[in-house]
Amino acid sequence: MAYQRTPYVESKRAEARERLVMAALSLLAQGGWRHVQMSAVAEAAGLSTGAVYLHFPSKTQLLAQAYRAQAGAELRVVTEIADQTAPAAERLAAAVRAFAQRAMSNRRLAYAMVLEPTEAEIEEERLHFHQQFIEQFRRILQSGQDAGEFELADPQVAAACIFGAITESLMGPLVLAARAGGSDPDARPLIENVLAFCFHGLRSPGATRDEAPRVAPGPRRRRK
Amino acid sequence: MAYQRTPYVESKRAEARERLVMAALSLLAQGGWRHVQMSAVAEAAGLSTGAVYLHFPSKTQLLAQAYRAQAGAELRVVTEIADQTAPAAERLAAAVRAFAQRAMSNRRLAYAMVLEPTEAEIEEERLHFHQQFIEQFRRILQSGQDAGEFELADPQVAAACIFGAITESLMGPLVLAARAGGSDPDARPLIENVLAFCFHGLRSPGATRDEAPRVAPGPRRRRK
Amino acid sequence: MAYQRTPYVESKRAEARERLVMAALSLLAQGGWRHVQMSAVAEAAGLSTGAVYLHFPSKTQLLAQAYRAQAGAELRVVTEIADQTAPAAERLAAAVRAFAQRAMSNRRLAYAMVLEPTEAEIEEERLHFHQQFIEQFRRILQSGQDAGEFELADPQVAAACIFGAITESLMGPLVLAARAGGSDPDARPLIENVLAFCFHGLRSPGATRDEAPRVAPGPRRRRK
Amino acid sequence: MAYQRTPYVESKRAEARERLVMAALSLLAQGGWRHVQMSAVAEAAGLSTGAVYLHFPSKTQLLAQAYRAQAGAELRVVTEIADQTAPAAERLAAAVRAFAQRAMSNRRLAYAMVLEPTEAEIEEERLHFHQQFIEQFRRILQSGQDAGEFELADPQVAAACIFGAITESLMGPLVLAARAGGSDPDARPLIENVLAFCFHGLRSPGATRDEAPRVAPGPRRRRK
DNA sequence: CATGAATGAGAATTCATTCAT
DNA sequence: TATGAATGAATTCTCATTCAT
Repeated sequence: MAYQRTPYVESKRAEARERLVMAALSLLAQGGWRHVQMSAVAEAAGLSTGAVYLHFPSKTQLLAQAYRAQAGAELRVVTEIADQTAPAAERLAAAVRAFAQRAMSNRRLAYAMVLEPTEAEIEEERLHFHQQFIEQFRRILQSGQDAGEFELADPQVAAACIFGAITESLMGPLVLAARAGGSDPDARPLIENVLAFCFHGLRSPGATRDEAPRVAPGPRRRRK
Repeated sequence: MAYQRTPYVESKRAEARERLVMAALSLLAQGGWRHVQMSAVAEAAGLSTGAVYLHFPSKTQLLAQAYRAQAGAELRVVTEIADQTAPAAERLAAAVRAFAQRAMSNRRLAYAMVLEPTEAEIEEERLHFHQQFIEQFRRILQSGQDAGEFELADPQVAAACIFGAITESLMGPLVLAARAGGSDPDARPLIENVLAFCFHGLRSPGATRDEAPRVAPGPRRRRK
Repeated sequence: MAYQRTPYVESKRAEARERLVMAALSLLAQGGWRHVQMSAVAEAAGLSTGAVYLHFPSKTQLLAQAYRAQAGAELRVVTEIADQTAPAAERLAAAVRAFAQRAMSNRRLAYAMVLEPTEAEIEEERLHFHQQFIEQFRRILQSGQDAGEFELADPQVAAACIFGAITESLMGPLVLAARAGGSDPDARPLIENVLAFCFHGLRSPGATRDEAPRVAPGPRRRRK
Repeated sequence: MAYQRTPYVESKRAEARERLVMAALSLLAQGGWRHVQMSAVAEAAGLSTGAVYLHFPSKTQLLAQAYRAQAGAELRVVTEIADQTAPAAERLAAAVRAFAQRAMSNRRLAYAMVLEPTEAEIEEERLHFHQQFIEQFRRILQSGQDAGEFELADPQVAAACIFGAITESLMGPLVLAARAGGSDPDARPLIENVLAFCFHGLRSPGATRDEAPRVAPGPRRRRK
């Protein structure tokens, strides 16, 4: 407090922090939380081990920050979609697709973020992250309910179900594909299938629900 | 090493193995994977540290075996339900309730089993466990599809969605409740809500689906 | 480097040095030697970490200087008393009281100065400090001896004994009181007791030492 | 608890603990507390670093134990003397001589024990150690007081004064001699001088205390 | 077979000191 | 001169695994 920080210095500090967070995420994407060791992060960020502690008081804090940064970016995308004015069904479909596709584009990272915790503090972040995601889905569902689009006993539970359905549906194939040495399989059919499940549930054939929401991107044919 | 093992010795061996697996699970249930240390397992099983290695070549192998044992028990319950001859909707509801209630009765363990992995090898088991579960749900859905009960684009995906919906819906509240210091909240309403979502999806009010399966507990009528 | 230093610059330098020394002492008084870290000293002095090294070649040098500064101040008080012309017994009592009371008024610092060393180099200073103190006591005793007031085998040893008696007597209660959460206990009775011991030693009741110096505070009468 | 420990194993454990404590004291005697590093202790004890933690939960605990062990040995000597039935003056003289000579025979260690603390927990031990020592001196003085040998305002303070007088008188010359490269100077005259001070205080020549206790070694007459 | 003390390769964290700017 | 980010060696503690008894 005795020194003024020039904007230049500020930006250098901020940039180092940023580099450290990116390095941590990069290592996380490569080998999961176990792979994120302070010395490795420092090296990946082009710093010495000790320097990490100039920016984060502990490993836990760094990891939490990395988690927040990544989760925040994902969340922003979904939140923006939830904020739009389109019909709830369309927004939901768009949100699911966005979330799923982003997850598929960096599978290892998504996996670590969604399923693989390490410490209590990170677990805290994970829980928070899930809840915020579910909250966005809930907002969509609620507005759909209010607009008469949906009829749901509990939008909160439905939102959690949707989130769980996405992650579980994607993560299994994801890991298997990654293990297979894997060229990127096309996740889109999978995503559409998940959406179909979410919209229709376990539809019985006799049900004459004449108009299912148009959830597929682009010109979509209707189920006859 | 050329000696034959007498059945007595065999059974002693088998019993020690069993004790070690139970000890590992007990520690897992108490404090998560981090809590499962070889010396602690040995002590809990009434063996010396070194003796563990007479039964398992490594910690990883022991953990994998423990995971398999626990997952197998859970799986058996669900598989038995799937094997019954009742209508698919009823079997599905019963399977979901059984899985969910068992998970709720030992939250810490369920959490560790479903979400909290440690090493790549255990992760393998976790994946396998999920897939086997999903497979049982798929079998139910498939038989329902074959019997004309359901109309599903992809029973595999639907099964994964159901599994994900359950775990995500339960685990969040589970952890929060545990943190709150937690008297056991009643999970049943939650489970029924999840079932409702799975059966109806995002039902639109105008849909004239005349008879959805009654999924609530109590006397259940059959679809006519 | 061949430039002459202007007086102005000199004084700025001197002032910065002074501020650093005071900062070090302040931290020492707050948390002992462990608390005195270079970055903390720099911040407390309103300088950058690097700047400290423009004034002191190493931490050790800074600490030594800080020690000297503080010890010097204490020493000056005692020396002035020793220089007076009053009878030795009175001067001794006054010196002991002054030293003890100053120590009690800043216990943490006194403790660090008297008992809690860190490195060999500081230890050097501590030793020197003790010796200088003892030297002042010795001077008093010697003059008393010369004036026929005392009869001592070795004034040097007696001076060391007095110094040791004071510090040991005060430091124990001091620490205990500090730990108790401590309102300032009145140290004066303790000091007077120490003085009594120093003057009388282990007095045997039968000894007909007619006039011991009146060492208690309040109006003091002359030695006859 | 699942295993019986055979006496043999017990003694091995105990022996390793003992070796570690001795190693710590040895390092302490060589270079002070700073010199006592876990890896160095382990090596000196012929163990690996990790093994230390089989016997002591932390460095602090090991150091505390080492302190207690050494202090206890010293204390025992003094306590035994205090327990005897000789006149108090003789016991006091004997206790002072014993304590001082033992300290002189291992100066570096004595110094570390008496003056050089490191952590709060060790400081605790040091304080306790001093107090126990002072307590023994106090017991002697009290019994002397009760027997009419001494007349003291506060035996507790006098005991602390004696302890302080010894340590301060010895430690200074001790360190200086050690620094000088140090052949062992004869500490006995110093000790006798300290004793003289303790017994006579700042004796005034006119005092006709006809019989001071003969504190010098050699044939000692009893007080009549 | 059983024991449990011992191993030793890490991992996180600290802080005096340096040096590019 | 002054800055403060960066260095990196040092130190404590962990725990799966081994091996002499």
